[in-house]
Amino acid sequence: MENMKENEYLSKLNHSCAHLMAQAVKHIYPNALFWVGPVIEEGFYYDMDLGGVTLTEEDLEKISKEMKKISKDGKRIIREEISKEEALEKFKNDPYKIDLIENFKEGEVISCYSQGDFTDLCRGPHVESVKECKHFKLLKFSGSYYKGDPKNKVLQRIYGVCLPSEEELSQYLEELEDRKLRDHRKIGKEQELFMNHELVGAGMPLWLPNGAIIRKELENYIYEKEKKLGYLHVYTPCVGTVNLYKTSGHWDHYKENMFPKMQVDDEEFVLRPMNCPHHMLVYKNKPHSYRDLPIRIGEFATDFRYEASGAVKGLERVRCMCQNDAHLFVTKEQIKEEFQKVVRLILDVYQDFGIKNYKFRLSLRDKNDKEKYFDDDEMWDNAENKLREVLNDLKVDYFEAIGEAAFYGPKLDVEVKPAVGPDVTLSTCQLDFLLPRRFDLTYIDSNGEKQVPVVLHRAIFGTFDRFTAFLIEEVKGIFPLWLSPTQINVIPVNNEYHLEYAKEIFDLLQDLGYRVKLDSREEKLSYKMRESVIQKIPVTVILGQKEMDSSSISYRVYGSEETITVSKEEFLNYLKERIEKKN
RNA sequence: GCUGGUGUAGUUCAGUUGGUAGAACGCUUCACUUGUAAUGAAGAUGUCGUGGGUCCGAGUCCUACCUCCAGCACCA
Repeated sequence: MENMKENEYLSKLNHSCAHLMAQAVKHIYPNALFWVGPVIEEGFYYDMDLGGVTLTEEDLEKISKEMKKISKDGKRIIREEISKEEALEKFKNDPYKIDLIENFKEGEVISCYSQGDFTDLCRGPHVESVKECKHFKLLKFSGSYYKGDPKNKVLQRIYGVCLPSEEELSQYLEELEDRKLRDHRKIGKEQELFMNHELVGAGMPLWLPNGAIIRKELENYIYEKEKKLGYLHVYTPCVGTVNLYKTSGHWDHYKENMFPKMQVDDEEFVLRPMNCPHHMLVYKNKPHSYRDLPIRIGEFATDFRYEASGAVKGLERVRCMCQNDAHLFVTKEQIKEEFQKVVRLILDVYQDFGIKNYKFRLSLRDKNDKEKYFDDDEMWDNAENKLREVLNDLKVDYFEAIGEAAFYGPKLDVEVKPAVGPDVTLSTCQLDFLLPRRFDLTYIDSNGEKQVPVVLHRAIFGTFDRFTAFLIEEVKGIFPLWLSPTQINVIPVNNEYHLEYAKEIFDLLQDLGYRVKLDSREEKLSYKMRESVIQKIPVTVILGQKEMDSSSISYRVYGSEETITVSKEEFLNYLKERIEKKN
């Protein structure tokens, strides 16, 4: 999908269209004031103060119509440069513009762009004339906080997109519609993967049998991977005392995002939002020698986070989730190697799943924000450099994000784009010098001295919930054979004559551990075939007289129109191979 | 949490100015006995999100709460 921000012309076009929209809004709401109207990946938006007016669908159409009119009129877009003083004078009745202008340094040149009766403060650049902004669509509208601060008033924001031709626009809009079709919430319902119920609560998904199969396969898969890498898996409780989180420091930094505490007798408990404190105690259960390190404690751990009601979304953002979590306890010298192994594991797993659209984000602290981040510049610089080194060594592409670190340390996050909505973090690996200190963790080094280990927090799938959500959208509901809830559908051509043979094959496959269905309903073959395809079952087996006589198997693979007839052995080999190749 | 929208059968959705609910698919039954994307006929669908209120009468109007949706903010 085209990224408007990365293409110079599209970027100019969309930004100019934002101005065009502002002009149209000004015509309809003469008192409207404008904040900012940037270009984004999907097009543009403009934040506006309409003096208490909240927009409706009809208003959008009205604005759209006015925009067409102005565009047709074809006024040229003219740039004008003025001084800060002139700008302050020109926009003296507009507090939003004053706010923007005051951020300019003294003597800096400020530019304005005019088109007909509309002038806006703007850095530019713009297209030549409003005539070029002809093929646009206003997509959606909503509120947004002035300057992104919830304490401020809510401005009206309209999103739109503009393209050079009507064909490109309609193709773009079609792509947007297509994305909605693979929304995991839609597919999850269609394929009965998960459900929600208001009696259980928002953000508390119930995994249905089909979804549970996928999750179990994911658990088995990553468990085997981790086992081979020397991880030790544990089970720990989903609750902890408030004191546990006071010890870890989470209570001060994270309380707002936890479910409220429960009073039981004289103790206060909370549902755990993360597993690090529990795993710290697992480490602390006995003394450790440097020879024992690294120690890798893994767990498929259920956590609870009180996510804002407006944030919950399908399986992607939930209040009850299961992390594919692990904590690696390492010496300072082992940081690099262990971090590297984690990054390799991430790459390995993504390859197995054929995931290609992701970005590595190196999340760093904001040096000026001493409140959000644990204050120890030396520790931070050291940690951040180590992570950067590994990424450079492995030659992976990444971008750096200031202010995205955890309060205890920098991290590497893997960001992916869902079908609908903003990017989310899938995998994460976080470096932590703080927690081991808070829990007073030690190991004995080769000189017999006590040392504090370093902890790497890491989650490859992130949570099973979010990973499944992503996977559903990635494969568009067409799962590879090894993950598919139903793997094989066996259809006898005629129940009267072929059901017995079909049952024999069904039993054979089920005994071998395949998830297989026998469709023995009294329906036409074409009817059953249709359902098999609609249900996206990877392999459909058709058994009739021909197959019975030659003791063979005919099958059709999802996505193909072709029927292949082979011996039983060949068929079993085919299945085995596909499972091994994970396709 | 904020701004706005939304909620009707298992699913997708109709339901005019208030007069106790409809379609399609699915489901059930019967007939048909079938070789690769829909055989035909008949039948049953339901506390119209929940609680209050207005009214002779509420799916429809008012109100509170909840779910879900789009953004915003949040995301250790």
